[in-house]
Amino acid sequence: MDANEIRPAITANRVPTPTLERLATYLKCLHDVAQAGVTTISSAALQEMAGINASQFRKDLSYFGEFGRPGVGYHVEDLHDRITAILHMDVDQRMLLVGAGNLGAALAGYTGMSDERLHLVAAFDNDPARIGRKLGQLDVKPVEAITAINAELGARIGILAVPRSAAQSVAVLMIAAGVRAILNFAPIILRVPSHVIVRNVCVTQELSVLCYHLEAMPTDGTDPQREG
Amino acid sequence: MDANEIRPAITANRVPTPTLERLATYLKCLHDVAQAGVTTISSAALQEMAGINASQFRKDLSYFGEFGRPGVGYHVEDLHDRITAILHMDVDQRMLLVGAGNLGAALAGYTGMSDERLHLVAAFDNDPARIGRKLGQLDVKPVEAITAINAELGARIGILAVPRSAAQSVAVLMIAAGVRAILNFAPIILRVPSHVIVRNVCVTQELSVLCYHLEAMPTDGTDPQREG
DNA sequence: TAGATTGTTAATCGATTAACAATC
DNA sequence: TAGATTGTTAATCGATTAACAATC
Repeated sequence: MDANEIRPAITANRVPTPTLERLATYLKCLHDVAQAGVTTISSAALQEMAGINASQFRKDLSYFGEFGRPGVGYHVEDLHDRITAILHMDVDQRMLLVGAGNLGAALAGYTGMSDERLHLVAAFDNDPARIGRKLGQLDVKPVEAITAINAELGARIGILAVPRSAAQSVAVLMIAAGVRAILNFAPIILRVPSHVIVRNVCVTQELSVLCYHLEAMPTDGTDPQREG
Repeated sequence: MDANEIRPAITANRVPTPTLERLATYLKCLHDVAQAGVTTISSAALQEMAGINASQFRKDLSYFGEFGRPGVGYHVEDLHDRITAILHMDVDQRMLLVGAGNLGAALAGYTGMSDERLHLVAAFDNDPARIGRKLGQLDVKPVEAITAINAELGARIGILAVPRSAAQSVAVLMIAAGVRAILNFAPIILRVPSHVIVRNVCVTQELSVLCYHLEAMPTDGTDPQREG
């Protein structure tokens, strides 16, 4: 079981997790294609663009209904909007951030979020030196206040950007405050109740996979010191 | 095909990508367990800890050799070191960073990296306002200088932390400079030659999967406003 | 209409898990 | 030795891909 895998009991309609992950990739593609002024795209053209098998694309969509017209293809903008709706990214989503360090600042400054109707509505830290500072528009609050503050805000998504040593205890606080979905940047396996969903982002993991493949790769003739 | 999937032609010995990804998870577990003073662990105990099936753990390891002793289990520290070596995280790995914004600063400040023998050896940007500034220990250099600078450094790993609009062209520069593995934070599907490996980190994708499951989740009786 | 392309079923492929002989 | 636990094979499960009738 992958650390990012959602257990069957939680998912309602059994849409495979890889399918859900690919939906975001399709959005990226459709965005690019739309910017290039294209209004209609076939699954074959998308395969060419995104490197994702045309059958897989159609199969992925089939979990959610019908989206294209035989002989024609998919209306780019329409499909974009419908996938956005499937992911519930068409409605405002409030998020809490705990950890106002470098990573927290980067996340707070990430414009992609407001584009996508994802709104950071509060930021917390337990370091007195950081409490009271501004993180983007937000005042950094003490993490002890999270329950009281989220009673007002009602955010159900929490972003965990604290050091590994604090991650588990902060997760407990988040959940007590009403958070039901956690995006975890700490390199630790969080223990959470079954009604809470966790996704992990682990830079070190990504880099280790790259390192593995790098060494496994055949050293081709090209001298990496020179321009290829 | 997942955007993070490595095509069969590239991988040498056909270790499944999910297996490689789990190796980093095992390292996290072993780290935690070692800190708790435990010296030996069984696959069953690890299943309990990490929520990863004991058979899967043993199977994953079997791609690389024998690591445990029947009737006893695995020596925590030894296994940690051997997995580290498998991932080539036991040797120094040099990395270039392009994009000295908030995210770049967060990555440069990420201590996990030096712990893991991953060394950021140069940072670049194309914004004159950022060039010349310090990012941690590093001076931010103009991205045009990447080939000349990496001729000295010989880094093969590149971290791409620039806006989507610049990502593809910067990837081309990185590859020309000798980069063979890219960690991409931009929400775009990079087109790279087959000898270059890409892994994508997409915060919006992670959040969209969380949003999907959040809405799909049965609204349990508990009032999220109160402490659970 | 003929050509193109969908949505979906069936076939393939690969990953996960269970079972168990080997072994400490 | 008896009990525990590995490494590995076989069975299961699920995801990917190919094929094709339906349809624009």
